[in-house]
Amino acid sequence: MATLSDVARRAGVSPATASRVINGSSKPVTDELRERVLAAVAELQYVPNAHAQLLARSHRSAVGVIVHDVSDPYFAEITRGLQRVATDQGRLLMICNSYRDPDRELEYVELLRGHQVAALILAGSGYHDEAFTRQLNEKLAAYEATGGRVAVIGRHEHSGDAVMPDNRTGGYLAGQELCGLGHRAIGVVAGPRILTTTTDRLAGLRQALTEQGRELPERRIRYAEFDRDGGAEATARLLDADPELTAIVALNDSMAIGALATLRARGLAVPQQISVLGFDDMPIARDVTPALTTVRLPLVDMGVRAMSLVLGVGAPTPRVEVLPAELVRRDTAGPVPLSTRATAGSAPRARRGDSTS
Amino acid sequence: MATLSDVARRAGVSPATASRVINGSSKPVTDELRERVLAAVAELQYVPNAHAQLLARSHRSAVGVIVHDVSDPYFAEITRGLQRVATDQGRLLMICNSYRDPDRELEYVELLRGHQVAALILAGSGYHDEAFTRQLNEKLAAYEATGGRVAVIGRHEHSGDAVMPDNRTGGYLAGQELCGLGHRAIGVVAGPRILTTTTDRLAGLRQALTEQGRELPERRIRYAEFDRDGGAEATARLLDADPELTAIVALNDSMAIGALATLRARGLAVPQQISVLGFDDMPIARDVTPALTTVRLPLVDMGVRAMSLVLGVGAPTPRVEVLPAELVRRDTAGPVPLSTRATAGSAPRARRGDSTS
DNA sequence: TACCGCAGAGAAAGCCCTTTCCCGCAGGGA
DNA sequence: TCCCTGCGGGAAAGGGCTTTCTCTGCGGTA
Repeated sequence: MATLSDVARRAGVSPATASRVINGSSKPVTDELRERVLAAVAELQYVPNAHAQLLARSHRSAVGVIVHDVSDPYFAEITRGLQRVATDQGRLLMICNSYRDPDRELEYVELLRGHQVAALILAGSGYHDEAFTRQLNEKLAAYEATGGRVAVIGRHEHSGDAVMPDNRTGGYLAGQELCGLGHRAIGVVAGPRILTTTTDRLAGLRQALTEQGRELPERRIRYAEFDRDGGAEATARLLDADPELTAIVALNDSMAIGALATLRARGLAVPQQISVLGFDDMPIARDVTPALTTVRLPLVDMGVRAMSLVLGVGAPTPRVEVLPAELVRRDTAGPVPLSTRATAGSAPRARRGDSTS
Repeated sequence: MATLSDVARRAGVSPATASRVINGSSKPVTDELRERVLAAVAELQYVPNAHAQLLARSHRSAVGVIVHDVSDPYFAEITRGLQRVATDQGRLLMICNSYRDPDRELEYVELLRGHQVAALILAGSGYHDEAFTRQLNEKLAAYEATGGRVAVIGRHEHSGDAVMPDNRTGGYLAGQELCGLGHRAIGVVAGPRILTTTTDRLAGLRQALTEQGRELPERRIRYAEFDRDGGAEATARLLDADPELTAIVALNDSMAIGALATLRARGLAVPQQISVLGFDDMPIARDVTPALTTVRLPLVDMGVRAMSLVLGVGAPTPRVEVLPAELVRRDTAGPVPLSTRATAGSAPRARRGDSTS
């Protein structure tokens, strides 16, 4: 690999001059030398060693991002927002997938710190886990103590800058909608219990139902992975235990899609026999059939805000921005059926082998 | 930020010893010193500067990946495969989104080279663009000349290791299926003309039709962006020009989903009135309604192969692995309707405002 | 003519690690 | 007793770059 001194030697100048030409330093260099250097760069296909540069330069530029999984649409949208701002400011993003493994999350904080990122953004639900939270906060504090900036998206346990989707109100809106449609027997397909996102959304939902004199007993909640298969499976369990259900709230859209698959496999018509509500409003939500009624979160905007916080001029006080949730009515939620679906679910009629796999 | 010498000083040892403890060097260190060093590390919250490490160590470990967009399911799946192998081998992945901008692709090759990656993987279609291809190959050659390994996924213009999905056969299978179902008036919703993936798939499709004495005139092909909205829009144009169509082949699943949205908005029943075929078999394909009949590509496996090639022992001859495409029959492709759909499409009946937006 | 100032180039000091090389010391064999 | 060996530790040399500091030589001023 050609080095700067190779270039300098070939151009017949000192490494200092070569460096100045290559970086467009403010220090003037005569045109003749400049051209000789550029020629040498081209001939040698020289590319500066980024690590050496970052070591020699004092200022840090890259930004680290830790998400559950970039390919999960929820995080893909957030990342899109992050990218937009970062690119505008000429920042490189280092994106890490934690796959919701707390240990990996901790490791990535270290890794990114080691890579000298200027800021760190953690996106995705927090955990109901004292020990982990404390550990994480210690690590983040240590990082902040050395001048690093931190922002979190969707988790409340951090004391610094934060962007918070209003999960609780979102859950409340979902509950209100279903109550308005006359539903009483409402099941919930929930994400992992340990995630604060799950409990926040659940809390809002429960509040809405309680206010309407309805209940949300634990037996009508099933916890599973926050993805399509988790939703499909939880829905099946829910239906098996309680065939009287007239509505299902899935705590994110992926789970809702799984729920739809299970319902389809069992021959239950949505929304005629049973209503389904999602959460997040991922792009695919409008393209499933029936199109998903869901609670929209401004995902891209959440990313934009978080990155702006972190790259903005250092605010003295940590800022928390709460972004509103909003109900999007599409086709999966309808009025409660008039007749009791007494026999529904008792004769599952699989339409396709792979629908619920 | 604490440095290694800070740690060493605090532990009362030399930086060399501290380094050995921290990296688990093979050189033995007495337990007493080891503990002193570890204590100092903990107290100072020391994290080694990754750039300094990479500069000091000779061997390169990270692998660079350039894809169109990780959040596009096609690339998300490939990336999953890449990750799997990389993680097994303790390699860090640097993933860059080119958003199908050739210039950005070139820039990222430089960037990753500058970051001293041990290997480079380019995933995603090549371009019908001589100048760009030459430039790219020059850059890659320069990189390979310095010991870097390169593999491409799904593009044939590179001379080194490659993993190739059999796009042409995939197109052929799609054509065969539709011919078998009796279709003659077949429209194609294609990706950008400039992509080799588009032309390869199209070539296979055309071959199948030709063998069956059918035709695929240019007027039945619409080129658009390789995404949902592109598919929706191209389908609309296709239908406007030729309402007699009994089948539509979308050249990837995202476009197929857009096509379904347009057909739904126009009140055309799939597959009773018109059949739809997708390509790729992204995870969502089975969850749309009707479930998408499509050509499956072993996306995850493509990633696994590519990473294995690049991390495997340096083979003397460049290897090209062709991975087979396979037809997956679901619910969007049916026999050609018996009656001519003379009036269909003339009375579009929008079901929802946002279906085609 | 002597001196000053400045433009433009190079020398060299880091940036933070890893790793080779070397040194001192203790123990074992002759 | 002396020498050799081997172990544990430190000194120091990079690794490739940026940047400050220094130096040279020129034009301009007194």
